[in-house]
Amino acid sequence: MVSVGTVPGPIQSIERAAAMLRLLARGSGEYGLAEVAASLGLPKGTAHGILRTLQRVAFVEQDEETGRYRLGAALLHLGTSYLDANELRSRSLNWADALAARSGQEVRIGVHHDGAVLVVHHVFRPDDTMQTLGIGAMLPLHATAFGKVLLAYDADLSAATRRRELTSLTRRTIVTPQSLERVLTQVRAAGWANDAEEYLPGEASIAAPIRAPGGLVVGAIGISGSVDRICDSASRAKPALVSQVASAAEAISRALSD
Amino acid sequence: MVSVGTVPGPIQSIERAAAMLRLLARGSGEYGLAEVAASLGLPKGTAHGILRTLQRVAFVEQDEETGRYRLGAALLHLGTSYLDANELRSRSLNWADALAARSGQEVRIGVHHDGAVLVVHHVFRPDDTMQTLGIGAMLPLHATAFGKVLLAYDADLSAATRRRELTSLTRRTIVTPQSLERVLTQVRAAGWANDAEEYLPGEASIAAPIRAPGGLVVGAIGISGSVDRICDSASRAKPALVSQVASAAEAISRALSD
DNA sequence: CGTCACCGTTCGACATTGTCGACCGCACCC
DNA sequence: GGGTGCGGTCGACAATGTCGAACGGTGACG
Repeated sequence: MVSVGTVPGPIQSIERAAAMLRLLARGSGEYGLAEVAASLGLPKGTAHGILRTLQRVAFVEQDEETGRYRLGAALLHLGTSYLDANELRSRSLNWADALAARSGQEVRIGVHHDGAVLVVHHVFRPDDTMQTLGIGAMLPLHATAFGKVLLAYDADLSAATRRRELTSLTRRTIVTPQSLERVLTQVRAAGWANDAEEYLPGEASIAAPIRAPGGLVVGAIGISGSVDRICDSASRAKPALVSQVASAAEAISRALSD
Repeated sequence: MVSVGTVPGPIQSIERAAAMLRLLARGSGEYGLAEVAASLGLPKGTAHGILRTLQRVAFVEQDEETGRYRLGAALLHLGTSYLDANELRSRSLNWADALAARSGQEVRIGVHHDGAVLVVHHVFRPDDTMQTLGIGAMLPLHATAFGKVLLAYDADLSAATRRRELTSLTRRTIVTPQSLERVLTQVRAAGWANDAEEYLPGEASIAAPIRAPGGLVVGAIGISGSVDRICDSASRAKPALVSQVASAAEAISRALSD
């Protein structure tokens, strides 16, 4: 955005660099210079200058054989440092472990980031099955219990989400703004949210809000597992599990007040 | 670096932004504007412009109450995306899980990044004890088995490390360049490295090199645990464990050739 | 209660830098 | 052999990022 003289707006080259990193975080994760330039609507010379600098600070790496670019190692350290400094997460660790032990399910904690749920903590199911690390994953708002909790207590986010097209992920995904609003009303009444095969077939979740002092919802904690373990035969969340999740959320909320 | 006309060097504002993010990854993880400016030798107006832009792209957050800055949520997603695209890690996952099951110890995979070992994969010990996620952590090169492996097969890195002061972390840490060089010669001869209470008191590790096609060492895989489980009474690595680590490293190296 | 110091923030002049078109060598394909 | 598209370089110059000066706010101190 340009006007007479410089408007004290954002620094263009930093915004472009950030857009480049976000691009490289998508899809195959590996792009040629021409693809990066085309995707961002930049001349190749411009894109190359930015990539060269990002490479120099290790935010980007270039494959020596193919010349294609991908995200660099420095970002892992920064991402982890963000986690380490995340107070919500650090104050939730013990409660999350306890919830996993008690419920026998995997536990995650998520916050709102960029129109999705960003997982900031993940405790594996307490069994020997092979599991993949969920930290850093982005989950859809409308199709997960975590997302419904965040939507229920954020009017702006909720309005923005309803304006956007709700993607159908399974045959049970909520895809109309009206249905979503009805469900969010129920979430606010109940104080917790559930999803049953709306995000992944065969899988269900229960989540509850984590509140900062003053009541603002800053995140959600929840459990996930196979639908027959989380829900009864009518796809309703099992009351015992709901109670455990709600207790953990309340305990974390109290911990944030100290 | 400035000369007549613009030298096709790095873009200053992107380098400054990266330095700012690295600063925020250190220490308390939270800095005021004046501290950031002072730390990087920049005028406050300059630092503010960069922080405002980093905040706008969610790479930085500002505490509403104190006005202090910290790393932002977008970095977690980028860090995780780097991991997801990391071929060394994706090809190592199964072998790492198998090594943890077989050895009964925690397993990590590390690569060289910015003069340290960056942990790109971590499998918890197969037991119920509370453990903290090691992915993204930076480990010292001279005081860990992982680091010694990386140093042993990288002459430039080794020379650079010996020029730097070797920090004493425990009373067993190697602190002279001569001792380090002697140890690295042994590592090359043996094909694996060991540390015994050189990094953390009471803890030991064994690591072996992961090689890309052509033989270049691109990472190290290793186990860690209490020193009495990893070593015999003379602080020597137990041969059965060494064999397991070496086998896993060789298997991963072969997987990288496919 | 008034003063002081330092904070984060804003603004605009202007010097410097980042932009980007033109061109390059290379690799691949027909 | 010619055509196409790649990553990359270079330098003119327009646009931007820099940064000094000033601001209001806040907390500490006497």
